[in-house]
Amino acid sequence: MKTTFGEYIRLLRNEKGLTLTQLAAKLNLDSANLSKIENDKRDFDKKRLSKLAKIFGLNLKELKNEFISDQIAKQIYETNCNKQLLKVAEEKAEYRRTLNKPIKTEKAL
Amino acid sequence: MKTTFGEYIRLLRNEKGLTLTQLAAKLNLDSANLSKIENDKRDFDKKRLSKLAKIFGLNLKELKNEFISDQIAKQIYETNCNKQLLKVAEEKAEYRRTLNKPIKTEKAL
DNA sequence: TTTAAATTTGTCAAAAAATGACAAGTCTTA
DNA sequence: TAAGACTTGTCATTTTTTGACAAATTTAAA
Repeated sequence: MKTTFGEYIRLLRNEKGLTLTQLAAKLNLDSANLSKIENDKRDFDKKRLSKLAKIFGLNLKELKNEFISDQIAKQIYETNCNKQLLKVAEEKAEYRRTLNKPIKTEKAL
Repeated sequence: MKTTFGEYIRLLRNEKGLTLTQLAAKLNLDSANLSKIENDKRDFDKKRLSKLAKIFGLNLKELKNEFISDQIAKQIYETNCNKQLLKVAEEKAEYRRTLNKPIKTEKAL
């Protein structure tokens, strides 16, 4: 999915022929705010992902992945992180993982 | 640099033989909070990057890159984003860039 | 050991950022 | 030109982050 999460929601909404007001009601939020979300002026609230999945009959795990990749994309974009730096970030993330998986041979206390 | 930003600061500080209190004073923050930063229990405040660069005679741009890659690494780690998903995120970031660079052939208003 | 400095941890008020809500605006389109 | 759909601006509320201080705990020298 090569769109922002906001664009994606708009896409889904239009497919179903719903208005902002209608979808906003289902999501329990204001239509004005949903508009901002679709236009990437606000973030979609993670807490509503499962609701969103239900409304459109989507797989929640996949939807969460869409959400996560969008969030990271946003940060990459906003920080102007280039490919090389992203590579470094990836390594650092890997390093963080090792920090929480202490070596098995050492006895935990 | 394959460490967290907190570990990196600690490294720099120890190289210079400074105590938490001494460095914290230079950075204009509490030694207890600097401790948390070094132990990755809090984030280093972006606003202090230039101060940090000066204190240790570092290139600001490189330091910022360390910071950015650490921030992204943190998000990758926390969201459990795997390589494949990261690839998607990268594409989405690329897509976001295109959104702000409208096609040249179209006349801007 | 004792002690003093260094570091860590917990807590909480203040500052900053995100969110919800509503009013008022613009843009369709019938 | 009227109604519905959408957008934008603002602001109070909520949530998150930060700064500060007190109270541990750890470390290292004597």
